[in-house]
Formats: sequence, structure tokens, C-alpha cells
Amino acid sequence: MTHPLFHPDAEEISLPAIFTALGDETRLNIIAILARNGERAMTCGQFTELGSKTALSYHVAKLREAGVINVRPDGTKRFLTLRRADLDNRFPGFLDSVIASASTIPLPENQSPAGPAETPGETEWT
Amino acid sequence: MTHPLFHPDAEEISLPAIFTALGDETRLNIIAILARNGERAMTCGQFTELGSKTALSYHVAKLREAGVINVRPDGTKRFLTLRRADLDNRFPGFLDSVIASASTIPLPENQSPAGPAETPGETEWT
DNA sequence: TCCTTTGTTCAATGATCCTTGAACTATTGA
DNA sequence: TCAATAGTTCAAGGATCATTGAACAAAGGA
Repeated sequence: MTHPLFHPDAEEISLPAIFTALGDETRLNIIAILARNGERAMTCGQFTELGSKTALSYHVAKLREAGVINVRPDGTKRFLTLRRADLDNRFPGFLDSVIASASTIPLPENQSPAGPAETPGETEWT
Repeated sequence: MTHPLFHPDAEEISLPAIFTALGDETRLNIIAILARNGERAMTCGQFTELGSKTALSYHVAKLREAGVINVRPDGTKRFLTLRRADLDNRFPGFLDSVIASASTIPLPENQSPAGPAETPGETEWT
């Protein structure tokens, strides 16, 4: 990595940018799954059912550039987390209402709402 | 009008569609102004500072088709209102958080937050 | 009836979006 | 060192988007 991945500062996160980022089915699903997974970070590889490797890379970048998620490289993987604190601070109540609303929408595959991990040792923390 | 303006049923309103509709600066401004105006309906002509006549017609149609606003033709005018009840029913808390968040963003012109009408008799009710 | 007001529709244009496959980089484990 | 893993970058494609001006339609008032 020549320079670290760009993330907008908390105060630079704009509402239209968030809406644009969330206005895509794939990206909204990524957010919903991340939210269901609690505070645990997830890798891009855990979203393969949502699209191709290339498409996911594209969508994850969009979410990152909009300030919705944080992407932390670690080895060959990237760990994704919601920027909860930053979003709550800038737009109080917004993320919660989005997650609550998005949760009424069925996910494309068998995404269990944060039960015990099927493959122990795979979960990571921020 | 050959047939009345299309409005999606409340249960057909989708979150991605709302995000797509609100992911545009002009449309978000329309919503913010509508919200600031309380329950009063507004005409397209009251948004001229946000864009040309043609552009506004385009954006208002987008908001209507996404289920965010209701458009009621009356004479030569169209009266716009937020679909508060439908949105609150389908996505509780969502619209309020959007409006609260959008209200922290400055409006492009001197949009007073629902003070007394400068031109009495122009306000309308749903 | 004629003109004004209010807003729509159309065609054209340039910009942006999302997806794809192929090629590539970087890291890890054997 | 070699191969597998995880993800990025690039170019190309078609689709959708947002804006413009010109023409149009519908209703209302003089």
C-alpha cells in the first residue's frame, strides 16, 4: 500500500454521500449484514453471495469513501466495520433508524443474526 | 391529465429507492424545505432557487415515484407534501432522523424555518 | 377569446454508475 | 522458493442520471 486507505474525517461525512452510498441494493445489504454481526469486523470474503470479487471491491470502496465503513488492512485481508461512533456523532439516530429499517428487508441468503460463529476463531475485533 | 399521477402504495416503498431519491442535493433540499414548512403543502414554484423549471419537474417526479412525497394537482399547480404517515408506518423513525440530520445542513438560500407566510393566502393544507 | 401562469414532455448531451474478465499486487503458509 | 489466498486495478460495456432548451398542455383571469 503506497498510502493508507482514504477515509473521510467524521466532520466531512455528508448526508447526500451517505444516501448515494446506501442507494444500492448490494451496499445496503453489506451494511445490514455488518450491523447484524454486532461489533465484529468482517472481511470482503464474507460477502461473496452479494456479488463478484470485483464488484464487492468496488462497493466496499464506495462505502469507505462515503464514510459509512472503516476498512483496516491486515495481512491479505481487509476488516470492515461500521463507523458507528462517527455517524452517531454527526447524525444522531440516523444509523440506528437505517439499520432498523433495513432489517425489515430480507437478506439474499442465509445470514443468521449474529449467532455463534460456525467457524470458531474466524471472528475478529476492532 | 390522462391518468392521475403514479404514487407507489405505502407497502411498495423501498429503502434503496428512498436512498436513491435522497442521494441528490437538489432533492434532499426539497425534502428539507418541505419538512421545515410543517404540514403545509408547497408548489414547485416555491423551489425555483433550487434549479430550472425543467430540472425541478424531473426531481419532483423522482421523489414522487420513490414514495417520498405526494403530488396533488390543483388547477395549474401541483401541491407537494411529505408522505409522513406512510413513511413513518413503514420505516419508523427514519424520516425524522433524516429531517433532523438534513436540518444541520445549510440550505442554499434564505429559507426561513416556517415563520409567518410573507404572502398571506398562499399557504395550502392537505 | 386571448394571454398568463404553472408545469410537463421530448430529444440531446455529457457525466456517472455498475458489472465483467483479465491481469496484477501483496501476504501467508508449505 | 513456490503456490495459494485476498483483494485491487484496469479497460470496456451498457445503463442510468442530471441538465438544457424548445415545444407543448391545461387551467385561470382579463
